[in-house]
Amino acid sequence: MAYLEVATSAHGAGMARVTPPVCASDKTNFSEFGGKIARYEAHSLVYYEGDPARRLYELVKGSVMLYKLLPDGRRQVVEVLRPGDIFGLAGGDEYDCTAETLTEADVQEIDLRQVERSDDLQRTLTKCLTNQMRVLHEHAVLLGRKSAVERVASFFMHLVPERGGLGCVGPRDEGEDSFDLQLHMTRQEIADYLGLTIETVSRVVSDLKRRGVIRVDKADRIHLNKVCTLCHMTGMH
Amino acid sequence: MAYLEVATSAHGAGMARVTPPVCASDKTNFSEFGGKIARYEAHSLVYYEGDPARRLYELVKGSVMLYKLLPDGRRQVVEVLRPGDIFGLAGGDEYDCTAETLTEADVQEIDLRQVERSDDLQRTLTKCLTNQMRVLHEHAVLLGRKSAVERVASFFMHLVPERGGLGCVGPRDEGEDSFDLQLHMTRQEIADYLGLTIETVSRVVSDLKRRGVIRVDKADRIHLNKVCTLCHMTGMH
DNA sequence: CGAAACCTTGACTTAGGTCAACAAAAGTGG
DNA sequence: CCACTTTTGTTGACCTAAGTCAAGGTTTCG
Repeated sequence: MAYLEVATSAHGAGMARVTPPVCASDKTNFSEFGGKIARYEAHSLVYYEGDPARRLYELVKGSVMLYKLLPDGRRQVVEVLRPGDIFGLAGGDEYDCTAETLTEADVQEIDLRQVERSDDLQRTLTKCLTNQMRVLHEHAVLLGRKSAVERVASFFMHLVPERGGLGCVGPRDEGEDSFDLQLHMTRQEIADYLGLTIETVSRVVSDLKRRGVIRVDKADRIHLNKVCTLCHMTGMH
Repeated sequence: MAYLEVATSAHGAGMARVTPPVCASDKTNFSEFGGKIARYEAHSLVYYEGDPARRLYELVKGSVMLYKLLPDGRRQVVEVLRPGDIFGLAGGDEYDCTAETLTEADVQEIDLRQVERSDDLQRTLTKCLTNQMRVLHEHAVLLGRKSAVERVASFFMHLVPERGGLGCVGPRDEGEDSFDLQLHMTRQEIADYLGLTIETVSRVVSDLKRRGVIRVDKADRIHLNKVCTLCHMTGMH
């Protein structure tokens, strides 16, 4: 694997800084296609909405969010990506969202022209896009139809492996029923993801704490005391 | 092109009835892959959320919506499809949404196993999925951050070619500034798409009428008197 | 024509937003 | 390591956009 200078955004805020890279997991989706890995610091911008779309990205390690802004400053975080997810496919010739790292992140980059050519890559993309689409569908339900408590509960449950939507096995009422989370998002970022305000997120979290469902070790670090109870609060069971 | 018996849903409601087919446009995405066209009546179900995913569909003519239900009956319409859009790619082995026609619709169907095999098809899929993903991103902004008026205005503007998001050229202040729409959706369907209630949709529409921005010829048929004014009400300009 | 489905409007309620004050962390520079 | 600023999070008081409930009007369809 080779390493790459990061794309300078059209807006040139210079927030995207690449630090010496680290060898990441070998079996990425792009590794066979000569993708280059760049390491981004936490809170750096990979690209801006409206930038000319030149590269396709795969998140290899860490966490990245995609968001859109309305002209008056309202923001909606449309996806929170996990390793294996791809981003940067715009459909047009501009990126439709801004991509910003939430944590330090390793990102594999590949030229869009190359994507056109490779059949294997296309196959991989279909799979990734289908999955991300399913997540977007579920998120639409959250944004359109769920209460504040249900949104926060769903958000937490999504961070519990095997639970919280998609392949969620539903609440169990025995055995191990606690879990430790690191959110890697500020209250503002969570609010913008869940379509709420910072204050509402804070209030819901405080309420869950008061009711003993969670313990807040740091704003960022949440211990779920009762995964089942929380699961029941998502509106999905 | 051959014609196909419609899949009987696992839930067997028998709403999906296939009527004698009509020859649709020749240049569909699937036509080269031996896809078979089925004609569905308005308000018939193509498949249910949870049905085993066997086929991939391309909407050739008419309109189809995809929706998800919460156990207590709340519904979110996650996509309203137009000709050229594909649906039925689940990512797992079950459909993640219910697909229901809004109008009489011609749908081209293709076995999922065949999709696996064809490189050309994969290429087509990537393109379609990318576009639909962009629409989903924009819809997330609507659901998470827009007011009721902005949602309805955005909804109407999306039905005006070249306007209302994506390649929207923004408000013009001269020339032809009116447009005729047929919604093909009930107030309930619109509400479930926009994350509102039936009453709120009705009130917003009445208000737009009162303000002279639109004329309501039939609940279903809306004449936009001032496309520019409406465009300004979407929150995007 | 009558029933059913759909739409509109009004009166009232409420979940979540807004505004404001403060508390707690996290950087920053000496 | 400690003041000091900045950023982030919490809480309370109040407000409002949109939801709920209810009644009545319209359209559609058998």
